[in-house]
Amino acid sequence: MARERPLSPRKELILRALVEQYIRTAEPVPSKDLSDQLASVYGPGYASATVRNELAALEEEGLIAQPHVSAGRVPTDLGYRYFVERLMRESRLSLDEQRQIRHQFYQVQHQLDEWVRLTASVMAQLLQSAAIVTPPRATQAQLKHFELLSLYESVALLVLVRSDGTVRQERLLLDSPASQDELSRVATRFNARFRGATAASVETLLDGERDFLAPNEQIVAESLARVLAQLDNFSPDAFYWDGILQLLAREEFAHGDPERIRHVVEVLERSQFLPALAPQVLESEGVQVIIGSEHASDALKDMSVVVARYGAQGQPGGLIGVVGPTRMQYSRAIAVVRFMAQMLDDLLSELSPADDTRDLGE
Amino acid sequence: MARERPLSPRKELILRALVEQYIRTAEPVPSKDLSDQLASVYGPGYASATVRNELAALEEEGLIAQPHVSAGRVPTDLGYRYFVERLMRESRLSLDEQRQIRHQFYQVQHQLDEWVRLTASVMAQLLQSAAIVTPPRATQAQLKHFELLSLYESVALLVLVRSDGTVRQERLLLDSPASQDELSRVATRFNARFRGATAASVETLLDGERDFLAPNEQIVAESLARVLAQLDNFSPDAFYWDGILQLLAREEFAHGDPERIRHVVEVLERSQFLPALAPQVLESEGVQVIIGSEHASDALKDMSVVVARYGAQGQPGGLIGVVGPTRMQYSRAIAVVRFMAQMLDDLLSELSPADDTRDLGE
DNA sequence: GCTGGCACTCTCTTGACACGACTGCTACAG
DNA sequence: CTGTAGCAGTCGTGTCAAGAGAGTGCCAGC
Repeated sequence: MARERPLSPRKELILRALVEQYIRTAEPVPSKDLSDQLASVYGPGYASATVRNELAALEEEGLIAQPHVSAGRVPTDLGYRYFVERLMRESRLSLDEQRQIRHQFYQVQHQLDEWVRLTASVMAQLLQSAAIVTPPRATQAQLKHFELLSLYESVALLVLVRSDGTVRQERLLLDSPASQDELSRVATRFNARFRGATAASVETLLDGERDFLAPNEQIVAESLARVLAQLDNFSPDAFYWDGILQLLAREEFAHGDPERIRHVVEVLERSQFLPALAPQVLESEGVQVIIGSEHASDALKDMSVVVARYGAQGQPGGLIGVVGPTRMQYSRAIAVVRFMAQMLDDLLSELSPADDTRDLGE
Repeated sequence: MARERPLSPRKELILRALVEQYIRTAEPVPSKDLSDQLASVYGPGYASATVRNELAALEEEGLIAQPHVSAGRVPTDLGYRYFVERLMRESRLSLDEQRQIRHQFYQVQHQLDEWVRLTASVMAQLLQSAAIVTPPRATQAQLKHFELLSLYESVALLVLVRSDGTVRQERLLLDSPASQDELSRVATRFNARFRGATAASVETLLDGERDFLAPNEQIVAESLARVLAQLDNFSPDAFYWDGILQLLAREEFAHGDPERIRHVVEVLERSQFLPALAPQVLESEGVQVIIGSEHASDALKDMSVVVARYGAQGQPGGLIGVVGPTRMQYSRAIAVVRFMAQMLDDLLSELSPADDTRDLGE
């Protein structure tokens, strides 16, 4: 990403100090501040006039900008990018924070949806930003078991569990009224038949004998195939987000343009940007940072996203990420996202579906 | 509510014209506009000076106010209240709108959660306000059927259907690993045993024989009782809301204080006000309007809520409502809420659980 | 009791002005 | 050639006064 040749060491120090101060104060950084700060640490070579010369060069390179001529400098998206790639100092969650988080998760043991919800909430809290988390899902998994429950005369509920532990329910409109007992009989028979099946194999089996099935049975089988297929292609239609409030409380928005708020809420609510991100993030390891104008859509052009995949490769997994202003604490955000991804990894492995076959085999 | 003696007819006409214009324009209404408008319809007796005299009297009574001395008048919450109680002209959805809405619902036949979601979305759209809908729920209903699905070695999913068609699922952490077959056996036995039971009766039965149950069976039975009990007392923990975006797009917010936005989002997200409203609305028939400072909490002190119960008395039902600025189109909002409540009534009665006993009886 | 008209009050906008914040540049020193 | 000091210049911000506009309150007359 940072394709330019590296900057001189002094420019790097100046840029880092500038970005760090700007992230801290949200005010354009004057040369004097940088001079004071750097001179006191690194000795001479950082008089304000000198810093100004270097700043002019950095501005030339497009890494910083000034809002107007009598204002200090502000990082550009490119400047943030260089900072994130090369200058940022690693940060970690304090042991105290780690303990607190673990404690919260401890209280919702084995409740997968709660983990997801909690993850979003914790990230929003820690980073005062919006957070999005998709539930874990394997891209390929087999049918483990399903049940049919009678809701009304001609309406049934299909509840389906896959080998990776993902659950999905769907209402079915039956062709003709069916009692719970009838439904149970169908479920028992189909469970035996389709155990371990994928969407494709249900389809295949179905094709061969569609004509021999009762209308209600056809509806059940088709729904099975459809739900399995839906689960197979990773489209994060389900996700949790949290932290709109935290985001709005930040000074960027507190005094800014309400129009901007609308944009952000809109993007988050529709989560339009997740599908765009998914392939890129799912393939690569580690935490990804997308800064401002680097977004495909420019609805987020003044927001940055820090996002990672969780779940071991091949295993069910999902995305977690935070959305904040480009002026965010990248180092801390990355630390938090990394920690939470690891946390979910650990939790998921506790629920290891390694013993799937035992249930299925008997 | 409108406890003052009625106003003179002319004051009423003036107040109505004022409120209607203010709702339309969002600008303080000058006496001249009222004079022009009323004189052209009702002839003399509405010169601007006369209107000013009447306005002074209305202000005296606390029904209107002026932001500053050289500005027009604006309704107070009391003024809106009087308007809603006595002056408002009935409004209805056009046949075209009705048809469009029905069409949308037609496309999600028999998907109860979708109805709820769609209701919120439609109301938000029609009224450019936030909308909240709680799923239908009976305050008393019996267990119809439940299933247990094995998720992981020691984690099962309990899916429960009540006689009113409400569904609930919950994850159980088992005492010891159990296969799907074992779980199914437990489910079959308990279904026979607890069919038609309420939370209380499960408890009672359980108390008598707790010692004879296996640990996993105890967990299942206790969860059954707990979930049934949760469903019995109406706490709208589940609800859908929509229309934050529509609300933010209104001029009140587009140029206003971002702090206010925060407040509203916070209230909606937590839906703190629903529990407070629930008893009042559930008891009374028809559409209720709560205006600005009439709210118990003053987080909504410049918002109005139009809310109604849906579902026939005694039958499963819920709340639907819209939240908008006090300067909202009350007449239209009431029309929309009434129409949507009726819509849900009709939809629910299609799914009539009248034939419950048939399923249970065999 | 209604109405026309006038004086009054208050807000909002505009322009001028001074101030302060930083910078860019130049000239000089090491 | 590099770093530094200082100064002139630019631009945003805050203040103030003046003027325009809006709408009212009130009085006198019908």
